[in-house]
Amino acid sequence: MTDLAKTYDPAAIESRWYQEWLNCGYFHADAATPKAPFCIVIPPPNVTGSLHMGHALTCAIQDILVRWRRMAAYNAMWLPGTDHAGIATQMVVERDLRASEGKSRHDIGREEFVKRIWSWRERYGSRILEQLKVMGCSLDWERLRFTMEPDYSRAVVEAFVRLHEEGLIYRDRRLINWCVSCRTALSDLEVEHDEGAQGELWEFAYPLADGTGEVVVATTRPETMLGDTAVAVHPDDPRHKAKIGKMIRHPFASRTFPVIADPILVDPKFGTGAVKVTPAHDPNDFECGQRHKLGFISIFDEKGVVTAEGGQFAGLDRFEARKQVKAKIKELGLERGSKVHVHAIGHCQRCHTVVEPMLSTQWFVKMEPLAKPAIEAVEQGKTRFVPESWSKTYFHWMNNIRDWCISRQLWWGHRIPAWYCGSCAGITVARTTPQACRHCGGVSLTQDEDVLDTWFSSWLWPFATLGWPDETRDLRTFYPTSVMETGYDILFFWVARMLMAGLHFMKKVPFRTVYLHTMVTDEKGDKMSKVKGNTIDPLEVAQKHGADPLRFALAWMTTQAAQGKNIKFSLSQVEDARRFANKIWNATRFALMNLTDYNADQFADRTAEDPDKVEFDLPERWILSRVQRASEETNRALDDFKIAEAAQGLYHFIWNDICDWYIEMAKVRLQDPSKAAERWKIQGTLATALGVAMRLLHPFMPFLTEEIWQKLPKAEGAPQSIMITLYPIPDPRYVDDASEASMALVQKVVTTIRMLRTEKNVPSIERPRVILNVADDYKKTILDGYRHLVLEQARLGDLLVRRTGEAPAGTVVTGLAGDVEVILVLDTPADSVAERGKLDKERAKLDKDRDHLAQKLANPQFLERAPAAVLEKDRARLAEIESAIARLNTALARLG
RNA sequence: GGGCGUUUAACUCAGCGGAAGAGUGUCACCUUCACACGGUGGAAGCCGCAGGUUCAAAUCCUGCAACGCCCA
Repeated sequence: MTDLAKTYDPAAIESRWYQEWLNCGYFHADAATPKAPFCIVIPPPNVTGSLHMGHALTCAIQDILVRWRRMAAYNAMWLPGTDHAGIATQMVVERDLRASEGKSRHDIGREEFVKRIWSWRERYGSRILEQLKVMGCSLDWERLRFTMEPDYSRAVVEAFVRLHEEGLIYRDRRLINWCVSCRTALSDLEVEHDEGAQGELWEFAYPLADGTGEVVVATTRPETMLGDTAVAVHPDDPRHKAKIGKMIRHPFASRTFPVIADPILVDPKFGTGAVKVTPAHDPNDFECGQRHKLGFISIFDEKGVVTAEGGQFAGLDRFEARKQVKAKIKELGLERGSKVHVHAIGHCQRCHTVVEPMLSTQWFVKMEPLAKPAIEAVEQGKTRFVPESWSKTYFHWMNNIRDWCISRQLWWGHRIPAWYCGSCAGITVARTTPQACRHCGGVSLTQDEDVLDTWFSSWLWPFATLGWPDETRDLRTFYPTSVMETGYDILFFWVARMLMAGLHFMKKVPFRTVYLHTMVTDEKGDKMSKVKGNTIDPLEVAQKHGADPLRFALAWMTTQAAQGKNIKFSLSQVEDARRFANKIWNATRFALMNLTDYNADQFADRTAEDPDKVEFDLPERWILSRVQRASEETNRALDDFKIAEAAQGLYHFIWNDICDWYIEMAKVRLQDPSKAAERWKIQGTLATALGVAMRLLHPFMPFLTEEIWQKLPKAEGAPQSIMITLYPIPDPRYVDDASEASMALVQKVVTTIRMLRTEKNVPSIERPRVILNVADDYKKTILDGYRHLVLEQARLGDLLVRRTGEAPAGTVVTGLAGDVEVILVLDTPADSVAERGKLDKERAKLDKDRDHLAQKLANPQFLERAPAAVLEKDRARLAEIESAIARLNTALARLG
């Protein structure tokens, strides 16, 4: 007997292997080995994060790729790490501080607050890393990195200083996105536009200063009229042409401003054709203001509260200001109307507060010069996207790229390495704290209070983690990395920027392939969110069903899905994967029960030289050939990043080929004393097929396959772990087309007999007689030769294979396996009407197929233009159909 | 407004020029000594609609419809 439990229990096996692998150092890559490198740097999860289904997906895919390449003799290295997630982390610790001590970060000061974040990170920051271990991720922990650690910070400063020296980083007063809740500037990408928000398009009149009338403007933001410095109309608009150049008297502020003509800003078909211009609070108005040299009046402070510029409305929150401005305008009799208006409003990605466009002095990266080489690199195929269609999205964004606002008004992050001079107001940018002002030599220097956007550190990830700016061994060995695997949602945030940074600082692309996966949603296709309560915790799933089934389920769903499509995750798929694991578990139990007297070394010796000399029986030749196909197909699928195809192919190979057919055929012969001389061949084949299957499956289900592989008998000198075995590649000596064809015929005949049995309710215990009328000598040879297989698998008492002949007296039912006529002899009377009906139906179908094919083959154009292989195939098909029809006619005639 | 993409069995999705596929579900039968987290077999599709290209179209092209995503 075996020591395997009757049922697969993931908890029992998943707990022990990870530590074992770690102890053996299998995850660590030596940069000095001569093997070809294969490197993935993990998309660093937020240090505040906890593993969600998106992480589970991405790490499952990456671990599959890395484990596969490692077994395929690459020097595989998967680098782990986290990023400091500026805003998110600061918010978490701030909330903590308020809850525990009732203090704000300002109460305790910057230095103390940053200290608190570090200690918070010490306590909770490694949580997500531990969770990756539960998933079985084969990460090289000796290379763990964090974006805020000293070495990494040095890289960030270096990048900033170099870009500044090159004139690619500049400081400017421009309109930026401001979050009044986070109190920081944001980049364009950090602003989310929710489609189709219902708003109001409100109309009011600006009176002309000369008293000759008014201009009616339409706006979604009435409160910004406090900062208006012009009204724009289209130069060709007959409604407004006469007013161009006239002045408007502001109803509240004691100032006047002009009506200007601006064909860029104004769409005469929209609203009233006249647009109020607030250059300090709208991006389009800002540009208009620059074109026309208008005034820029900032009416909000950093909290979104109206400033003194707002006169009587000063001190009001922006939304309250809107109400009161509207009321006041109405009171003055200037309100002109209101319409429902659908438009997109920008929200802060982090806190979802409505973003306020504000005039502010910030640091920017000039993107166009960086984008150009990154566009060319993808055009030239130096980096390719999988699925390929993402390159279009990439090009579109890169060709319309805008400068990147990188300064953030936070305390947690890389402080901007710029110092302001107290004497001359000059700016000194330096790698280390400067002693004196570069411009005037003054010593009264103050460092910029702001920190850098977190993405400004993570765009350096593929090389900063490997030691840049130093020229380290790791950098030489592993850069460019092989694959960047991540979600398409950070294509612009991260992937595109890494390409730019990599090319700029390293002069080489950061990765050869970008594999973008889709988002995981719940089974209805809704985004998982804590607010909605539809999240599924991967750790709970792993605990309940196993990390292996979870990984396999995710792999099964990882098709190269199109844009706009999601992975709809449901637990039932994990349960399916668990059943698969249980199937494997039990196939192994069967094998071990029958391998107690098996000698793996002997099998290895006898097959080493020439498998043909072993004279395997058909089931062995067949399954060993199928093993080669499975190896070939799995390697090819993984090579093409077709994760689902690889997983599904292995599922079918193991379940259908090994379990349904091979084990069933092995069973009888293993118990047959007359086959004792053959026993070792069957045992060796069973152990081989299972062993190869486990190695092929290992990247997908690392724990289960290790457990099983350890239990299978192995020849002496086998590696200590499945992790360090070679990934199977097809061995041409075992590829056997003839055996696969023979087996296919046997399977088809067996299936047809089983169908007839089911149809006539022949109990499984009964052993009826079957006669096969076959169309040619080839088939007769095969079916006669392997009659024992048909007898066993179809549970027959007797089998007669012949070219032709009369049916025996008594009741028979007929079926067709291709053009093999299958006659099942019954000892009970059968319903001849039903039998005739069935055969008639079958013949009608065959007649239709024959007519269709015959017509096709009679078409001279088809004969002339179709390739020879297609013609041959169709002719063979027609011949078989005609032969089958002849068989059916005989059977029908027999029925009278 | 601009772009990308999807529409195939009840559900989820492969296939993307040469006989319509998988998993789940469903129906019938089966506790056969690896597994009922199982076995055997069945039913189930105008491959969104309309044109076109081709000897041949689910697959390529055009238009239409519905849905999804991204950018502004």
